[in-house]
Amino acid sequence: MCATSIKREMTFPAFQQEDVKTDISQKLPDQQFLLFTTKEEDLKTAETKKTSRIHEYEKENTRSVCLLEQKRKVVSSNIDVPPARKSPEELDMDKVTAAMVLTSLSTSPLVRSPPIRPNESLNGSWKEGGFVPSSTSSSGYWSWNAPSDQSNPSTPSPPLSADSFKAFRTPSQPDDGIDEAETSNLLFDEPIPRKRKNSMKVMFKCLWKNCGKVLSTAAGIQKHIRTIHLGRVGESDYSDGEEDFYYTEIRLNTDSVADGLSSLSPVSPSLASPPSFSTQDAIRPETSCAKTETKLMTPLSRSAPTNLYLVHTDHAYQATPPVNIPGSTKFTPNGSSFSISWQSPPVTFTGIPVSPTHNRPAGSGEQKQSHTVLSSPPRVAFGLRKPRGEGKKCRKVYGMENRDMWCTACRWKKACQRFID
DNA sequence: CCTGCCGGGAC
DNA sequence: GTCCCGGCAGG
Repeated sequence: MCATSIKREMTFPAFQQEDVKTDISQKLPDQQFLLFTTKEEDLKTAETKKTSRIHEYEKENTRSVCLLEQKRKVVSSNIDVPPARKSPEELDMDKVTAAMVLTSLSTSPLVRSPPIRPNESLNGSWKEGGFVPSSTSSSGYWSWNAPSDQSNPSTPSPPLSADSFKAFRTPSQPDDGIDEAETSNLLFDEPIPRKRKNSMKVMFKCLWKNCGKVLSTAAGIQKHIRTIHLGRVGESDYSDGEEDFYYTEIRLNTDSVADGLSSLSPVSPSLASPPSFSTQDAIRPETSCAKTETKLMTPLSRSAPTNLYLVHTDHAYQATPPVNIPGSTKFTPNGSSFSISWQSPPVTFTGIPVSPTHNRPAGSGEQKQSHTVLSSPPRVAFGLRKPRGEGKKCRKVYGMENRDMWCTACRWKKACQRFID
């Protein structure tokens, strides 16, 4: 036993001289013991073996470091930390952090406010949301934010940012993300987010008097008007655009479609297509006719409901005489603006008088039908104050002193019946 | 201002 | 329906 211990003491320094780590030497007690009991040539062999074991261990250690390094890389790709600055002691912490990030991302997909802009992110790590660490795809959780979809990673400055949208908004608008996107769509003619589009349904309502038919397609309503109201049965395919004036586009919120359909009035406040004569919808651009109407609107028409019939000026004065209208007419002093009582509430028509024909017998006058006319089917006929007779009348002929010789009309200050022009 | 006549009120 | 008149517009 003594000899053995001596030889052992002699052997250990030899290992230390080879600059082998202590823990390695401690790992080989059996081999060392074996070395004591072998011959000198065996000792050499054993030493070679040990060296190879050491190399093997070092290799294994290196591999383990490599594994750790790889894990760290994966983690750093998710949490965006410069790899070079990480010390090995922080690797475990990174793993924990990465796990937390991944858990957070997988449970809450709607991350709306990343602290950095897409083009500022490092290697796109954040933008990719950690799901596809090395991908260059531009699809990430940004897709929930409509305007941000526009931003192309390759573009230094996206053409439209959320801030640029807000610049166009009025202060009264609610700060709602959905409305913001919709506003941008209105302003820039972009597709409306599907989510909102589905909630609005566009219908087309016939404005023909006492009709109010609602169809889902413009072609359908046009055909309806052509065939039913305009009597163009044989030319149902042909459209000269006149039907456009007899229907309007209405937008229905599908959340309340039932209510909207059941309570549709001849002109809904939600009318949405020119030429519409609703003056309530100030958002929509108006046609020139509508502008004129609004501009010259009298208090009467302003207070009237929206069931209006807009008549173009060059049409209103070339129709049947007012005496044939089954309603009452009221002419204003200047004769260029008058209201009419029909089945609908009073409406004000404005325009510049043209050559009047209302003094002719009913039906003899030409009834020019303008395409810019909006009227109810019973062709409203209007008269204009007839031109004063050129010839002499009773008053002029007989004089004021012979008033009893006048014709009755003249005595009554009506149109002379004796000396008719 | 004169004249023609519309709209409307009174009866 | 008859009678009358205020008031507008053209000349």
